Amino acid sequence: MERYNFKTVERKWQNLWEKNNFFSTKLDKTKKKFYCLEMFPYPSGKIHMGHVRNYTIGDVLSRYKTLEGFNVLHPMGWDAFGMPAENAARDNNLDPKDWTNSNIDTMKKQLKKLGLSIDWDREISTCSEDYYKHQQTFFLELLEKKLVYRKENYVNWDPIDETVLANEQVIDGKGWRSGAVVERKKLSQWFFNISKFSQDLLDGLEKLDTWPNKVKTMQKNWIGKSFGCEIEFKVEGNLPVEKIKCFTTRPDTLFGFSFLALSVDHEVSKYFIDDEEFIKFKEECSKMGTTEEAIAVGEKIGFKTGLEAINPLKPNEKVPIYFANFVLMDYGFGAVFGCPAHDQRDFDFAKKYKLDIKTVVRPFDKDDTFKVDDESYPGAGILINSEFLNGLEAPKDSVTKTIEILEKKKLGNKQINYRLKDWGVSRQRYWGCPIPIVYDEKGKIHPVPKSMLPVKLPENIDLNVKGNPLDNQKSWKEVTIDGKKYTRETDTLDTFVCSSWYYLRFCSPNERSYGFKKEEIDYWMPVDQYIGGVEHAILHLLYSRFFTRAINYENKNFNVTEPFKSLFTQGMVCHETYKDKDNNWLSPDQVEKVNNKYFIKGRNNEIVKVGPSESMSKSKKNVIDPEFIIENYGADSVRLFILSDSPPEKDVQWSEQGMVSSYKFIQKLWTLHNEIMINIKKENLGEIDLKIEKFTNQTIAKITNNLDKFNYNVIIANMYETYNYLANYIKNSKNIKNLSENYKKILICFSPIIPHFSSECLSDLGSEGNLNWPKYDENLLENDKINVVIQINGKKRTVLNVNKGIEETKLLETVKKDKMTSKYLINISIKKIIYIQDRLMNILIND
RNA sequence: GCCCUCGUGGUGAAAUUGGUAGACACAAAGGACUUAAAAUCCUUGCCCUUUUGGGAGUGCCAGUUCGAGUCUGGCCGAGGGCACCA
Repeated sequence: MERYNFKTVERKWQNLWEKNNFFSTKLDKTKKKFYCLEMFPYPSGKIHMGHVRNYTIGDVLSRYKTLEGFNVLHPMGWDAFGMPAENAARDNNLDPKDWTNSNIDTMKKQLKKLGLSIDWDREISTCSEDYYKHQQTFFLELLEKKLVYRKENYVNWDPIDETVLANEQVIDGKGWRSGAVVERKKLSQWFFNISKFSQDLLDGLEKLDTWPNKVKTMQKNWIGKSFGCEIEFKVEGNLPVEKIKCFTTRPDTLFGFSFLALSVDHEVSKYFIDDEEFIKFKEECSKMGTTEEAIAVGEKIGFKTGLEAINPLKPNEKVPIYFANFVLMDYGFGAVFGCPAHDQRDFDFAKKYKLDIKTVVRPFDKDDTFKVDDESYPGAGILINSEFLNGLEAPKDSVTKTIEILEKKKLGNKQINYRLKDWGVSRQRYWGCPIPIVYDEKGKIHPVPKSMLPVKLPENIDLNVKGNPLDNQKSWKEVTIDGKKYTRETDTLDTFVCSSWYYLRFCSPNERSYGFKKEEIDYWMPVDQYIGGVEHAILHLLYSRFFTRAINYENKNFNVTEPFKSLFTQGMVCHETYKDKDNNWLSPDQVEKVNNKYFIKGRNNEIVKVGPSESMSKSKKNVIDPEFIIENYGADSVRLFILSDSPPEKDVQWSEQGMVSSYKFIQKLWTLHNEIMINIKKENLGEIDLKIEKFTNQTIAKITNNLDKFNYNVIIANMYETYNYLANYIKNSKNIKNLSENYKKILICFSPIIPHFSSECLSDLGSEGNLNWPKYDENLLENDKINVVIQINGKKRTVLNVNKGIEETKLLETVKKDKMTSKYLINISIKKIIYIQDRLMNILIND
């Protein structure tokens, strides 16, 4: 017998699949569809283990669904615009397009070596003109629907990448990619009106019952709905300000009102633009907002305006108005009414500026003399010191009641606020989708006529300039349309726009006239299973949910609102980290393990410091190159290992030993296969064996159920169990007539995980091409003899192997005779017997 | 600070949803084969007992139940998300 040669076998089947267009899919209304999509990769150079895991999970599902008879759409593409290309191109004096396309070539070859069942005819790349042309059309359509607008406002400016970031891209006050401390800058920007859909996006979450709760909660918090009231405060003082609006969720604490705080950008600030003290104060605020320390310490500072606000419920009471650093301009109205007793921020502020702290809510277990002392009391309770509101339960009844009173007196209005802000999509970058807009001499906005799309990116551009290279490209920037001179918009679109509709494009990737074909969308959408990393829980998934709504807004283009019916978020691939004595990171192939100690290879016993296992990253050098692993162990072994050790939604530890054992398992399966084949050749001489029939049934049932539940790690255990059983079975049984039919079913069950190996073995059996997922017979799932646990007073005493469906009295007889249990049943009375048929008998006795 | 998720052997993990805890694998120790090593195979895995057996045991403490890893309450610990959102 020859050793299993994964290289020739895997190459053979990959070539066959490609030659026969095995995975190419067409619209077929006679068949039920299944759209399986994994998040498409950024073509950064080479694939990494995260990709291997993500795409293996998707491939297992796709292959399984195909065998089940679904018409499966399983496409792949490239999220090809973005900064790394621009940076790499600048540093190496290349064209971003060439850099990107050569990475795509490399990665595509690598993905093919994994044996993925992808329909490569549908491959798309977001940086191709054919793709971004349609994106520009969508942009103009959204502009017509007034879902896109231009506005000057403060933006998050990344000084290293010299670009604008969306709020979602700012993490702890730093740029998500560059890590630079983000600055505030005023710029004219394009926005998508995502906040218009706040409520709809929130409501939509309710229906996504197969999304992880974690992701739904994150989106819910991000949308941040809060119910409250807007209140208008009358203002007195020596400035021409008559009133100021605030938003509050706690209008019921109005009797505890002791100051009013404004954002430094509030319109009242215009009266202070020449005030040097104020300018200094404002500078201090902007500095504080950006350093991490300030956020942590969060010291509240204020600037007195000299104005006073009147409490609408107590017209004789006036309180001071401040500018304060903790008030945000872009939430509510940039103004907050301060109630120090029941809000910790207001409390800190009041302490610092020695303002009144008036207690208006007491906890349920305190009396009306309760006074707030060292910290605010934001909890529930009963209203006190609040005149006609006294005695109401706060906030349960008091909020709505107060709003009613304020509305009646025309002092305020019920209001709902969302934290979700509009999506700023302008980027001052070259390598992105150009925004199809031009400006006339007066600066007026004109859409580029749709017949002139796409607005193509210029080629041979100088990337070695500060800021936006497109802005420096005069020949491109200046354009004549219908004899009139215009200048082009030089901002490009955030790359998250590209990934907000790629799942639609996959349905009709070759449609030239529009981004998709309605007929195809109506058949394929929604994505039945979307698979990707949890890091996209908010940004990408929320933008995509917005985009399907935006395209369908006003004129319905297709019948789907939620793009992703089910979502699965897979965990990361981790590896131990290594450092030398000078704390330089070491990669795993620089390290060797001898007697449980780690040393640097080739250096005289220099000990390696072993750090915790973390997700693989180039910066920590704890990466394993998938290509190297595939070369050495084969695609099937890698697929097997990457699924075997942990449930797919959890992080998995990469282990060399684990990888080797998966490889050996395939070898063992091959040995077994050859032994089985010898048997099968003689099977006509034998008889039908029910044991193998039953075992096969149980195996099919287990694997099918585990596939449906994404318990892929358990499927691998099922495969090992199957091997252990069959290896033993084949040793002890000869010439079984029904061996080949059962073995074939088992191989089909293995095939989603290890497709090359299974195909090879199936072809030995004479089965090729149209295979179907085996069905199992419920009646054959259990054996005639069954193990029943016998407990005495709840303690397990023995396990009896008895006939299935045995009656209670009969079983009790056996128990009374059994050597392990009889001793407990002599000279006692049985109080009660609990009998669960075919599973357990619990005998309660008096001690 | 608020929200979410999770605590099972030396390790990764299973457990038909309330019914044999630790399937399956990794690592370790001992053994077989071998001149030797590698590879392969077998055994062991907490406590008491020579064995047959018996006991404890799913982060901790209580509760419900004939029966709890699974349900309820409280505590402890870990991971993740959000964070001046009024």
